[in-house]
Amino acid sequence: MPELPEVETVASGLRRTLVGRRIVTVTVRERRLRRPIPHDLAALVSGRAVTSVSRHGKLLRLALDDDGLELVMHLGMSGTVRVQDDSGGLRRHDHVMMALDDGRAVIFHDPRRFGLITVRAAGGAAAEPLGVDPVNGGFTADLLGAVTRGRRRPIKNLLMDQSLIAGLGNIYANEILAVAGVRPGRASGRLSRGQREAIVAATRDVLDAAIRRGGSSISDFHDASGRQGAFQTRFLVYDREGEPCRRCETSIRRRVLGGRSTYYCPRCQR
DNA sequence: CGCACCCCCTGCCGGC
DNA sequence: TGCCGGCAGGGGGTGC
Repeated sequence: MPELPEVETVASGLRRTLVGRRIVTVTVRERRLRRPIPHDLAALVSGRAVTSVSRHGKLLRLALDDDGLELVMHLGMSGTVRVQDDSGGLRRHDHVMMALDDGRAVIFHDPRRFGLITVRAAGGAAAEPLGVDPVNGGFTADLLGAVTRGRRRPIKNLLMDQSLIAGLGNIYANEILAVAGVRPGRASGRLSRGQREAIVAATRDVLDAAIRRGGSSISDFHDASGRQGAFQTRFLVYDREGEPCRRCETSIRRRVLGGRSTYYCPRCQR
């Protein structure tokens, strides 16, 4: 579910409700996520105030007090975060509950447990190096030229490589290439300059449009207030195998690339 | 270097 | 109905 636009949507909601609030208690009900939640997380976070909420790629970061500590969250495939008015009413797969000083509570929910919650020194060593964030700037045709030069891997796989560009997942990589008119299987190093420029422009346009609509809700993604996104109704190709291309009516094709379902219009994308 | 293939885990959907 | 396989927005590890 959560790619950059969805994480940005969650971050905006958390920013409004959380900045300036103090986290009073942290309850960990299930620590077996992608990596186990550290045993000292509750002790480190309890009693601290959230001073800012930021996002890099698909990572959510809550800065705590001003002493250089931050809470890091990743929503994995099925993670959601919600804010509710009290600290009761916990449901199945609600793994962490943070009670706030205004009586409300922030809840991390993740059925598949591919998500991540940890605490670390702010700006400190990330577990893995993250590439440029395509919304916060830095994703340019020059950069794309530099990271694709001499590479044979399919452009879609490269766009989804978090160590190069942080935040694109399977939905948006497919959609961006559809808007840019580029075949997902195209060898990265063989793109024309015009195609690289089209991909960079499409990335900005698709992500901006998705963020404006609160992301895409497949299954049950929602923002911190429980509202669903609306971008899924505008997909050009994702999950549209056999349906007509919205531009030329040609049947959308599906193939597997890097183990992930890949959709494209064989006529509009070259 | 970059792929295929395996794993992690739950839920849902379609076919039988 | 139920059971089973396949698939799903994530990432990581292995071996070729």
